[in-house]
Amino acid sequence: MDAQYKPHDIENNAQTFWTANQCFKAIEDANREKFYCLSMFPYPSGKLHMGHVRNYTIGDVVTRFQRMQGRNVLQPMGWDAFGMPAENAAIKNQVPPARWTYENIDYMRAQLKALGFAYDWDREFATCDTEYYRWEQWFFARLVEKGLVYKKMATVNWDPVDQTVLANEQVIDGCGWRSGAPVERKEIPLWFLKITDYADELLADLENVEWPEQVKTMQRNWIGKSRGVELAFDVEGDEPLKVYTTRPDTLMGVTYVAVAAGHPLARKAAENAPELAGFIEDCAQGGTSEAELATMEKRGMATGFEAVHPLTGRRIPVYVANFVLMEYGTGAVMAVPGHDQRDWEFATKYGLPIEPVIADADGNTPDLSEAAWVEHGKLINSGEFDGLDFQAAFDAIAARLEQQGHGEIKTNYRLRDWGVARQRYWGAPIPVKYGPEGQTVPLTDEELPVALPLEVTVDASGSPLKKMPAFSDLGDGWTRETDTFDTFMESSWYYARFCCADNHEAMLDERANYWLPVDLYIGGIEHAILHLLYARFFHKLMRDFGLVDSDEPFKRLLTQGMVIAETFYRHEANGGKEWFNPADVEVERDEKGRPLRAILVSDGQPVEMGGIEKMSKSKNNGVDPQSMIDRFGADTVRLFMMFAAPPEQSLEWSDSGVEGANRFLKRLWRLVAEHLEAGSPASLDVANLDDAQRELRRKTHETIAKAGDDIGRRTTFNTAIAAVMELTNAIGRFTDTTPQGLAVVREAVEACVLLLAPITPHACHALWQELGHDEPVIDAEWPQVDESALKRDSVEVVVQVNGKLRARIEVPADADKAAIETQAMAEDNVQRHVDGKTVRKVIVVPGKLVNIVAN
RNA sequence: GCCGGUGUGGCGGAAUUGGUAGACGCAGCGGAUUCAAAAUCCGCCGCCUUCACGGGUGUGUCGGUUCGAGUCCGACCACCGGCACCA
Repeated sequence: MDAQYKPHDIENNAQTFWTANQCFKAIEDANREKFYCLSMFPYPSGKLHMGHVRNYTIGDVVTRFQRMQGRNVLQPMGWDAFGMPAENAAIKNQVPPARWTYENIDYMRAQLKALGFAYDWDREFATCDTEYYRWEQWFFARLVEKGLVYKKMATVNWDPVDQTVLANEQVIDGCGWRSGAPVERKEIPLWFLKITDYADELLADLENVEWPEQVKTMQRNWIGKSRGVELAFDVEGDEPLKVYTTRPDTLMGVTYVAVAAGHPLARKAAENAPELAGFIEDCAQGGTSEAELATMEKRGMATGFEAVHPLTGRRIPVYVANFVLMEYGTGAVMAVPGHDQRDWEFATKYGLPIEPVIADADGNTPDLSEAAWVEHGKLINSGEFDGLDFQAAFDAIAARLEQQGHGEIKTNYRLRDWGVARQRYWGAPIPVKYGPEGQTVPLTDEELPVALPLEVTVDASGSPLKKMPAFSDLGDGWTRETDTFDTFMESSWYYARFCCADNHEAMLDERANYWLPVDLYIGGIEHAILHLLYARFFHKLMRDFGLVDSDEPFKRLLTQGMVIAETFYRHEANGGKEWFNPADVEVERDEKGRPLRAILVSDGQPVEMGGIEKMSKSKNNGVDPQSMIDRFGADTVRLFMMFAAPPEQSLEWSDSGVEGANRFLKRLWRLVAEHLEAGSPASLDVANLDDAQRELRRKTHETIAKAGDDIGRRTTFNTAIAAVMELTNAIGRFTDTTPQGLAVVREAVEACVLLLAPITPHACHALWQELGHDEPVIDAEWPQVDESALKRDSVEVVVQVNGKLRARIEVPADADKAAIETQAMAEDNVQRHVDGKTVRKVIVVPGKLVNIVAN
């Protein structure tokens, strides 16, 4: 064989073979155990970034591993193709979003192919294909029929200059990103899906998925099920004011109530109060994100109305507050400044009374001079409820309110219904029409699909669809909805469509039930809540329409970390920073390898090191996967990505790390070449090996066991690779070229090739052939562990004195505790450390360690 | 602000169930090979101390549990992800 590793020839050959033989075409087969491995599909932004390469390499490794385990595997790929970047590119370059998107897809598809991923390309689609989103429109009409869709007013970010709705991302420091004008909160009618109808099931079914605990916790908290009391404060001259609280035990400490600026009571109060009207107008300033609302300055103003405390009859003021929002709960809150920190700060600011009604377990009244006391405790200053603990007070006060007709126990959710309407062009049209008498009618099956017109002019001022009568005007006074779907709609069911992407008669067919649920879903941790929750919800909707028969879409979930890299910059005259790509910078180091300073190669002048950050355009620290593939080949890039960190952690890009991965592949290649040069191995005679042969064989089988466990169960690909590296190092040190020695090496070398085959498939494809196998390595079986090869005659045991390591001893593998202890005590260095002390205790962990406790 | 996570040599990381801290790789240093360089191969490599054997110390900080803590508990610090119209 060619002693030189030539990645580009090798990769071309392997890829040509796979394509010509349709190796990765997935065919349903009820007699075989299936494995559906899916990576989150990419947004076609232009070219692949390292995050994609990492995500898809992980998926490919698992897919190829499962195939070697004998499973019938499906690994599809497609494009999450609707979204804002296409519109932004259209504004910038006057390219229609469709053309921009499909050109990007073509480029990125070629990149994925160059990386050798084992996709069934026959199932590929883009969500902007009419053939895809038509089924989403069809399904939406079914949801309307079932009453799971409704329209209501909702708050959006409004750019008063561009006269357009802004995404949260487009609001920078409270201003529109193009106009720079202060953003306002505006209410417009929008379409919603009733995800809250499924809140309980979405919460309960988290128990039935094999997901990281942290992701399940985040989803639980997001759904936010709470048990509380909904109660009403009577208001003189107006409707009773409804509020919800999880702390009815603090009810006697309510000293005011607060309503949203948009609350009817606030509007009424403002009618003859210009100052209050001005304040309410001010409350519309700023964006809608929860982070912004939570961190903004809390402000309020009295309405002049008074509410009546339902139990004491006491009159308390009603305030308008900017942090209370109309669409969360009832748009009003009761305030207990003694036992809620936000209420405390508000009361302190506006001079409202702060009254303690909860004492600690010993009955001590809390000090409320610096902060609220928010723990549960015993009630005080609460009349007949004094002395009750949280639970008793909750029950007693809830019962009293109920008895008086002023309230009832209620389960609440933090989860809000899903607003799916966007005032944008590049999305799936919402299939609804409006009649001359104000009718709202979902489109019939015959009227579907509503195809998005592709020839458009996009500018920054609102949705182009609104300005296209050919699209929106249906004649006779009928108009079409011009809002499009949230792109989370498309990504909520694509995994199911992959099962039967060629079906033009139905959204899904019986093949979906063969493949689903997805056995392993892989993607960024940033999707832990929204995408994954919406997809779970959509799956349950499809189940309730009989389209799928499983309860959950993704059985197992792997959340990968980000790809990060060093940043370099120089200060600019205008106070900004100019960022330089790591490829153009050289780092100088001291004699210990510590970085001293960085130099821009082009001008030889120093640049600042800005720390390690997520690869991004803004910091110019992205490393182009393509240039790495061109230089080293796909296998090197794949190997580095899998070796540099476990998949859930962030991965720091390192050029020299990539070179190291490349070096390893060259070494592996040479190892096989030299082995084949060395002569013909005998057939392996396991019963007659010498010590060195037995040792290498043990290492081989230890490595097989570890790599299989690491890849299959733990998904720690980095440690699997490290184990194979250890094995190749051991093979390199093994110099026995007798026929029996070569037989042991042959077994070890073949193990290396098989264990690496999922990670570096091209090189292993070629090496497997060189080793004389006719079947391709993708169809080879994962090697079996020979348990008898793992046996040891003796083991090393460490000896500690008072927990400190003092000696190592070699003991027979079957030695009992007493024998181990005797041998440990006999060690010189052990004797030295117990000398003059009394041995109090000896702990023996067989096969591991001895700890002698002496003082 | 709220929810979730992370923190180990010069660097990426390993230590899977409370039992040898630093596997594997990168960088660095020393050597071999070479006319020379690249490539390759061999050796060293947490910190302090010692000629050496060895000793001390060390997993963000402070404290606790334990024969034994990177791992468990409490408090704190720093950084990262998400917060419903980025995908």
